[in-house]
Amino acid sequence: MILPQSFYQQPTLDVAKQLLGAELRHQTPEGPISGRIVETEAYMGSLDLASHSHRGQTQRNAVMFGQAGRAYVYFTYGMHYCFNVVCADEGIAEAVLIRALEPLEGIPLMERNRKTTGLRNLCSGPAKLVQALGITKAMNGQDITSGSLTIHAASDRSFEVTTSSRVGIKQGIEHQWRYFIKDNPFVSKGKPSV
DNA sequence: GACCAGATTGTCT
DNA sequence: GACAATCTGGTCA
Repeated sequence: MILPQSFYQQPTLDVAKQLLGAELRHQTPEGPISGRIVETEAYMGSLDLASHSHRGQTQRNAVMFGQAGRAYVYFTYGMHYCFNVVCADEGIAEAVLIRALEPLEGIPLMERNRKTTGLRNLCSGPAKLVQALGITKAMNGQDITSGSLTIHAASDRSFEVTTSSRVGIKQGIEHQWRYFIKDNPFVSKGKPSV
């Protein structure tokens, strides 16, 4: 079942938690590529110093201020893209960063996109999974409740969720807004900020 | 396995 | 003009 827009209108921290175990799927011309979400981070709009949106709306982060259930794809570090899911209603810039996946389908396509073959190395990081699934900045603002890029409800919820502070940020490090599946080998190696 | 530097460009001050 | 929600490949152990 594709997660409906109402799923993303729940409180953002709940969405981040509940996305664990769900399946992110990209229907490409070459075939489906999908993975199970094993790590997420919440970004809480104007209240959150680590969020792109804390200083208000700009051209870059405009999608975060829009409707829940859209994709926010941004470019960073001169060479990487990251994929987020927009939460909350229009005017409230909250989103969940997808940080890691466990590869399920289309693994040969992932290996080609990533130009590497280690299963453990295909999707264990936000920029890695974007590359593996073939997500591009053209998908910024795309609706993820229909179309080629969708998220499907978890079929298995028998895992423990762990939290930590977020990775790769210098502000807002006091919040424990990173969620990941305990003992899952596909979680990123990123070191929490605290 | 842990730690470190370099890559590389869009975006905001 | 500085820096970024990162990754990779190097060195050293």
